[in-house]
Amino acid sequence: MERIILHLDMDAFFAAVEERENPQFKGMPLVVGADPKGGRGRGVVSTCNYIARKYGIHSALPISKAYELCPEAIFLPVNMELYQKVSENIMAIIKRYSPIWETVSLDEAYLDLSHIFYDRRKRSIGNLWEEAENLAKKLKKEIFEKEKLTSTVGIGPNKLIAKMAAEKAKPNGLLIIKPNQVKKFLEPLAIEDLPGIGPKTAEVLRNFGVNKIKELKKISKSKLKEIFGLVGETIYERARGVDEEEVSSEEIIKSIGKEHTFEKDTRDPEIIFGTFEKIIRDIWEELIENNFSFKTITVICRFSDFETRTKSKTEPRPLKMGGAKVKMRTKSSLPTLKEPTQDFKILKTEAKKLLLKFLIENPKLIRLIGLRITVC
DNA sequence: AAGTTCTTATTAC
DNA sequence: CTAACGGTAATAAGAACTT
Repeated sequence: MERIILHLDMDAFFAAVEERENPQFKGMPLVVGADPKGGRGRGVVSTCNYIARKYGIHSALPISKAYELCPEAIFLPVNMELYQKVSENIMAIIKRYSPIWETVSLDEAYLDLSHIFYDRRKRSIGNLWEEAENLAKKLKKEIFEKEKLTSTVGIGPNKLIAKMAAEKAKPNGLLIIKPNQVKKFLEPLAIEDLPGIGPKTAEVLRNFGVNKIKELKKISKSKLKEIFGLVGETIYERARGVDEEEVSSEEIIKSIGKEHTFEKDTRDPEIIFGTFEKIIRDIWEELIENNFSFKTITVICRFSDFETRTKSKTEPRPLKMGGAKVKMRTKSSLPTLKEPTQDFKILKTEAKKLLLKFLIENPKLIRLIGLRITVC
């Protein structure tokens, strides 16, 4: 059945919330992210307002570069609790517009509107899209009146098109792409505009003379599969505006991780293990809060030259019960076989063992350490 | 040969 | 000098390993 999907994207969300809370910054370039520390900061830009963007600043830009581009900008730290609260308010609003919703991040959400007009469906399909447009205007208006924040909405026959429409309409925009407009909408766009095509994939495609989605469509599915594997098949479908992903609020957490970049690269064991133990405790707390168990521990280490490596260890799983009978195992018979566990001691000792290996086998200064566990 | 584990690469917000 | 480059999570692929 044909669907009508809406994508909501808050405009420059973190920066917009800060502007709202600090009206004295209105009209000035505003950057939310790491502390620039006079140009020596190690972090990146989280979000910036549109004035800052005129200087070439954007999300994920190293904060040192942002400072260089516009030292007179207002630099604010990330106040995640605040944005989280505002996000909850917004999500509470949007959920009332459809029982089928999906939160993507603090500032993005999808709604499936298909069924809304289904019950009282009157005449033509075209009418349904008009009603979707009215709903979007109402939604934007309600968010603005209640939260004083502007947003952009994209509407399309699936999540892919809805998202791309919003991307093209921002800021404070509304763009509706009906099924018969999908082809015209997509073909002139750059390949990077297609979700799933990042810098690396784009570079490979450019080497094939492909720059626009229209050109991408000339490459066969089997060729894309040959070059990019499974991703290639997805790209083939997406280039044609095909996307069957459901809007669904179910989320299954598969891993929990924490990373920390040091102020300065270091080999000081006090600093390294002190930081690491805090990471271990934080992760374990989150594990217990969610009543998860873990089965794989992965330690991440980034060296001063940015080389990033991982080491992981999986707790061996219990012997599989095959078709034939398996002898009952007694605990004492498998001292080395462990099941997924919540045990803090195991997490701590195994994680530290892995980290120690990095220290032993590599003399370079360390920039970042991290820990991730896959949960079940 | 099949299933697991380990590691790296890529993407996205 | 020459790049600068956070934190969190998912997914895919291939090599290495175990059974």
